[in-house]
Amino acid sequence: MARPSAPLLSPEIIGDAGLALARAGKPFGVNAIARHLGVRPSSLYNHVDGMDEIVELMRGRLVQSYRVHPGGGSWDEVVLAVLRSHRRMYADHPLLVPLLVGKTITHPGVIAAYDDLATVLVDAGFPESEILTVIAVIDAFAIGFGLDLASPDDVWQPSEETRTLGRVLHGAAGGAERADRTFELGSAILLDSLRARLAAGA
Amino acid sequence: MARPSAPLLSPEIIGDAGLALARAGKPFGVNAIARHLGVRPSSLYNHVDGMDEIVELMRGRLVQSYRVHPGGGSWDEVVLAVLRSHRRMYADHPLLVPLLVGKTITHPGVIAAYDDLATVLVDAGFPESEILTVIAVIDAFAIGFGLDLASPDDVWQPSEETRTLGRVLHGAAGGAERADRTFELGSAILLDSLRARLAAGA
DNA sequence: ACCTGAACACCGTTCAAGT
DNA sequence: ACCTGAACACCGTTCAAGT
Repeated sequence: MARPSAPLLSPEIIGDAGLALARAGKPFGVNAIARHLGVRPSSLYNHVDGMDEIVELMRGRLVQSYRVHPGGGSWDEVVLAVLRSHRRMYADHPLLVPLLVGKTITHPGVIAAYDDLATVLVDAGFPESEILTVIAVIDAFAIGFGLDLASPDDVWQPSEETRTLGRVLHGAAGGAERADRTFELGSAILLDSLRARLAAGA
Repeated sequence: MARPSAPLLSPEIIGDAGLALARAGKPFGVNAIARHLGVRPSSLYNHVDGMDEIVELMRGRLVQSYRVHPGGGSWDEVVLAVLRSHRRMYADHPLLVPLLVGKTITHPGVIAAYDDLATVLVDAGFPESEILTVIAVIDAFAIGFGLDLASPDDVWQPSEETRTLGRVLHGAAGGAERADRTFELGSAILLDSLRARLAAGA
């Protein structure tokens, strides 16, 4: 069984396997992907240059599936939809965050998604000199709240006496409920401020 | 040279070595730390339970060195100082972010730092039921802006024609300058909103 | 063209041996 | 008590061998 009549692998299959493993919180390295696909690690190198390219493939598949298509909604509806979707994306794949954040974005699909957002903001009336800053703020929010959602149910576990933290922890909502409240507050803050900025500049 | 007259290692030495490597962007695993300290990997296990405990040690040393001590300043000055300091911390150690975020915080020094912040917010008049949410928002901001600062100079590199993104990228500030502007806008948004919330609730 | 198997340099961890 | 060396199961990657 040196060469199968039909190929067992492809870049898409490899990228999707890595993504499925990452989503399940499992290791998603070359060996793990090969095991998952019932194939030898060295087989992957017939389709892919190495782990770096696998990460690139995963990024492409990921952004495609979380992409927001602005469909005639108002600019603030689009921004909120992007915030929600990207927050979910980062929360579902927290282990990928450092890999995604540390690299220059060249993937055409990812560029197109950001181009959509930039276009919506310019059309809304934001000055061109501020677009990149606003987009970076939106990204920063989504990452921060995504990682917050992915964090453990009990973020703090004091072992000694505290002045305030222990008291406010007692009986407070934890887990997804607390994280959702945090996101609602944070996104309301961001959108209010952007609306005020737009009104002041117009 | 089986046993030296004075120990070569300690948890502090090991944690600091890991932190120094992480700050330099180098691998900071057991083997790398041992190499850096001129010792065999197995030697570390006389002082430390494994990689997990080393990460805990790194977290403790890290938060200690970036800790903000509220010294009689107003609550919003303290929040801004925490934002700045934590943003710098995450930006200086982006590879540590997933390790720090994914785990329940038990380290007494870290708990004490959050207790300080919680006390300042309660004293300022924020309702106790909102304290955790506000702290989580502050954390989310710091992480997002820290990773933004750590990201490459050119975040986007379009290879094909774009409607808007390419135009606003052209001649825009990049790197630390853009990241600093993003942070100034984001932190101003957050503080304005918190002040408004406080005024409305009082 | 595409999968395999052996090989290499790595990684984290365990444990008996030495002082 | 504390460092070493050998050993183990892992990891990513290369490459000749097979069809």
